[in-house]
This record gives sequence, C-alpha cells and structure tokens, in this order.
Amino acid sequence: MKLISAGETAANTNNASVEVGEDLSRIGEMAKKYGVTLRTLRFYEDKGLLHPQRDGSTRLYTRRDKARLKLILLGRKVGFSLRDVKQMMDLYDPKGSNTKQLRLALDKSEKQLARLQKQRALIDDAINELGGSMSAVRQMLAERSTPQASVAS
Amino acid sequence: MKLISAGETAANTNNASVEVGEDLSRIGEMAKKYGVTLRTLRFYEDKGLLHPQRDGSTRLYTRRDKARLKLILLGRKVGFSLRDVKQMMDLYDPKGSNTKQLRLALDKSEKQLARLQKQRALIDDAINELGGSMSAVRQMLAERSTPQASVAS
DNA sequence: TGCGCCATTTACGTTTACGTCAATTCTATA
DNA sequence: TATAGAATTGACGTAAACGTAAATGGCGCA
Repeated sequence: MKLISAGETAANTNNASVEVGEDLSRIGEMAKKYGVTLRTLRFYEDKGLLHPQRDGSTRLYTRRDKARLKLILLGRKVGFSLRDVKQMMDLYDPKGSNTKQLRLALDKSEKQLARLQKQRALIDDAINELGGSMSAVRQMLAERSTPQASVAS
Repeated sequence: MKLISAGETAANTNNASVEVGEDLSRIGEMAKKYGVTLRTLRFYEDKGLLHPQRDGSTRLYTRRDKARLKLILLGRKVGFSLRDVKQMMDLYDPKGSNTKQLRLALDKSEKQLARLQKQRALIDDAINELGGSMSAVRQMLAERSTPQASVAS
C-alpha cells in the first residue's frame, strides 16, 4: 500500500524544472501501463530508443516517452527490429514536415509487408504439410498393422 | 571435375565392411543434394540427429542417414525445433509398431499446428496494422501540409 | 531507525541454428 | 611428388530481446 495510487498523486511533490502540468511516470507505472517489464524499459533506453528524464537517478517518463514507447510497441507488433524502429524515430524532427522520416517508414513498411506476406505463405505451407503428415500418422495409428516409415519422398 | 560424378562412382573402391550395394555419400554430396551446408550436417551430427559412418575421419552417409535428414528437413519446414525432431526420431524402433513414436509425433504436431495458426493470426494482424499505417503515411505524404505525429492512440 | 519495497547499475546468461574463420590433414590427380 | 580441392576439428561470433542475479541506494512509515 505504498504505491503512488496509479499515476495521479505522483506529479505534485517536488518538481522544480518543468512548468506545465506534467504527468511524469516512474518506471514501475510505465511497465504496468504498457505491459512491459522494467528490464524492457531500461533495455530500450540502453538501445537509445527512450530518453526519460532523471530525478536524481530515478527515471521519469514524460508524455513524449509514452508516445515513443507506443511507437516502439507498434513497430514490434508489426515485426520491425528495434534497430529499424530507432532508425525511423531518429529522423523525427519536431519542426519540419518529416518527409524523410515518412519516406523511410513507408519504405521499410513495404519491405516488412513483403516479408510478412512471405512468412504467411511459409506458414501456410507448413500448416498444409503438417496437416498432411498428421492425417498420414493418424492412418498409421488406425491401421494397427503395417508399420512403414513415415516419409517416402 | 574431381567430384564423384553425382553419386554413382563412389561405391566400389574400398568398402570392406558392408556388403550390399551401398550408395554412400560424403558430406559435400549430401550438402548439395539436400541444399544444406557442411556446417549444418556436422551440426546435426553434433546434436545427435545424424550418425554417419566413418571411413577414417571422413563421414559417409548411408541411405538411412538420408532418410533421417529428410525427416529433419521436413520437421524444420513445419517449424519443429531440432530438439523435438530428435526426440521423435529417437523413438524410432525398426522392429515394432512405433506406436509411441507416432503418438508423440501426432501430439507435437497438434501443438505445432496450433502455434502455426496463432502465428498466422499474428501475422495477419501485423499485416493489417501495417497496411493501415502505410495508407496513413501515404496520406501524410500526399497532403504535403499538416505535419502531425504518426500515431495517436 | 529499521523494515519493506522500489529503483538503479553492471554484467553475465539464455535460446536457436547455424556462420565464419583458422589450422591442419587427407585425397585424388596431373 | 606437388598441388588443388575436400574434409576435419575447434573455437568464437551472430541475431533479438530480454531474464536473472547481485550489490547497492533511497524513501516512507510505524
């Protein structure tokens, strides 16, 4: 019962640097809120994907960091590597049209889409192959008599 | 031009142990025939999946080894781990109905099938998500005017 | 002031299926 | 016999995304 009551009470004790109504979160809240582990958040930071502020040594995640994390998780979901995600995010320029970023993202997305489709094809293959093998095996188990090797060609 | 002419000429030089008309292959032939690398074949042996004979130190793969390799490759294709493949193959008993082996294979296959289907669902999700993001990005690139962040919720 | 909990840093471990040398030997052929 | 092309073993590297352990620090509260 020493928690900070789910992210409300945390923001008004000892903030001196930033002015606007912040909703800073510490690592534990972040982890719960986004379903990742503490280790993961530190790992992302280590990899240069997140840059939380520090209060002393305590990480404080801003609205920005949360947006970035969402992007990371989306990227991960669609199968980008963290390196790709970083590369794309590193191009983000708060003042500017971000055309380069968008082009890169689109480019990577097309490639990733192709990969995903290839993967899906492979999986479909595997599913079919496996289905075939399974019914063969079922047959062999049914005809409890002629034991032959399970693969011919 | 020092190859053994694709597996025909190799069998009648200095075999003394086995009698029947063998078609032994050395590692290079195997690799080509099955589209794997030498390293892979040695790796499989190291993991106990293959047990080629030796002529001195040279590996000689028999018909058996080829059948086993086919099984390994099939297993790999449908997404089994080498450990799984080994476990299943280790149950093979040349004299016997191999009921246990078949049951295990079927069991593992069912689980693997489930995994594959789950994977496919994930990939479909990813494809859809990616498709959505891509058209959003395309729009942003088209409306060369209002630069907003690419992800909202 | 001491307990309990949260947090931090550092570093090594895990998993899978090989790739990539490196050093050396073996073998076949010109 | 020299030499090129196989083959061998051994060891280290790779990729991704963290897990886990250990030692330590700081905070709130009874």
